[in-house]
Amino acid sequence: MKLRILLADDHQMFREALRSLLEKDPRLDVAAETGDGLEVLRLVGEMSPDIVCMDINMPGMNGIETTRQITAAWPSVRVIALSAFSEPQYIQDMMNAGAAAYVTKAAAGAELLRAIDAASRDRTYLCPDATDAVKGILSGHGDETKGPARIGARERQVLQLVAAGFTSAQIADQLHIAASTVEVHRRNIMRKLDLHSVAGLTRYAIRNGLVPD
Amino acid sequence: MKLRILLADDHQMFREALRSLLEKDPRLDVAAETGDGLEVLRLVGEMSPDIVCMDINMPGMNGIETTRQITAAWPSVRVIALSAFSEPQYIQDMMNAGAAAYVTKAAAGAELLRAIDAASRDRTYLCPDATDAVKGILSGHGDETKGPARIGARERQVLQLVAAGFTSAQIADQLHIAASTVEVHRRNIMRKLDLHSVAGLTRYAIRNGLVPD
DNA sequence: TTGCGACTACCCGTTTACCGGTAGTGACAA
DNA sequence: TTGTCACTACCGGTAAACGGGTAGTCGCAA
Repeated sequence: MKLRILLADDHQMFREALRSLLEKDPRLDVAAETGDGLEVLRLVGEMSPDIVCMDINMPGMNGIETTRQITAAWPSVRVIALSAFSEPQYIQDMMNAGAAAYVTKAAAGAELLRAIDAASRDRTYLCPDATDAVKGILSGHGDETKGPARIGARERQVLQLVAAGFTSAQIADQLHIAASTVEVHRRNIMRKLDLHSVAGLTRYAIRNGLVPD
Repeated sequence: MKLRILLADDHQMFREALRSLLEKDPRLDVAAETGDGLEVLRLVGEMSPDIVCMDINMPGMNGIETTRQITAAWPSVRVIALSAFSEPQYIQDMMNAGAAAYVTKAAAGAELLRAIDAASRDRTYLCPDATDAVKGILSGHGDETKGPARIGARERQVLQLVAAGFTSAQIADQLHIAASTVEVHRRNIMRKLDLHSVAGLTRYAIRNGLVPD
């Protein structure tokens, strides 16, 4: 019984190439591929793959939000994050979203096979690049998940508008609250996410699908 | 007589996958691969490949400069730009550097085969994404209103760092220029792109792949 | 040659972001 | 009931962004 794999990446050439690489392994079957986050959800519901190899950058819906929805709706599906980036924030976001493994594109193809093997056995796996990247985090503060769950509804609303490029005064106007209150929300968001600039907030918002990129 | 190909891309997994894809074609032989620009030059001199598939983002030396040096030193070697980006500026830079073809990673694998075929016959080739991207330039060269905003190399560098969350002072330090100069670049970028906030710059940078999202 | 544009650098000023406080309300759970 | 937390609002201060000006050097093209 082959493992049925769904490839999700916005680069068609990478999908085709990776399919060629994976299908050298007779245990694997690349059942489908797509470059759109929304289509990933449709395909997962349609064909119930065993494993989804998920990129973070995708049109329609980004890989983090897509992963969150897959693991919520189809808990038996294993998602392997396959990203060009090894920043701790992405790794953390992806694993919090329910991914079973994280492999960077800078890693060897063998790493992806290890991740697929681990995921198929209900185990988690991080490629060496990823483990190196999170080491600093783990040693620093061993606190709990600091995903989007800790962001309040109002804070999320403010974050959206900040990332959209509005000033505090403009946001206050749109939300019918005082500008000082907007800044409090912004500061609380920054404290919770350990970010310190509008650029960081914007990147976080885009990563988490709060604003269109 | 097989075409001997050198793969240059900073993602090992992509190189391995692409090698697997290309070697399905019996006319092609992936003779070597590397992820470092300087090593590309060494390998080209060492093994004289017929074709180099060249990414733009690489450590050591970026793909544009590497292409420039290859075509200057070994005019018989054909360089095919294989990039994630389809911005006219990159296409123009690569073709000016002497590339024989430009294919985006969003294109189909068949596009790369067409490019290899064209390059081996001393012809140039642009994949559909790339031709679409340059059309905007050609049609709108009566210019003004919303021209594709030609961002200079230094400005692009500053934009990357701004979007990464650095302050002007930090950027000045990294680029070894005055903070005031950094702010001039920032203002010029904002004027050219009609943006007015760090959030807008960050979103633009992410949209265009200048920084990881 | 002249002119243009990119890059460099500094001046000025205003606006906004950023980082500390304090404090009242309502909802909700221990 | 008490405690916690989100949301609301304000105060003050420093740092940075934002927008305008001037000006020198350099390479490149008309």
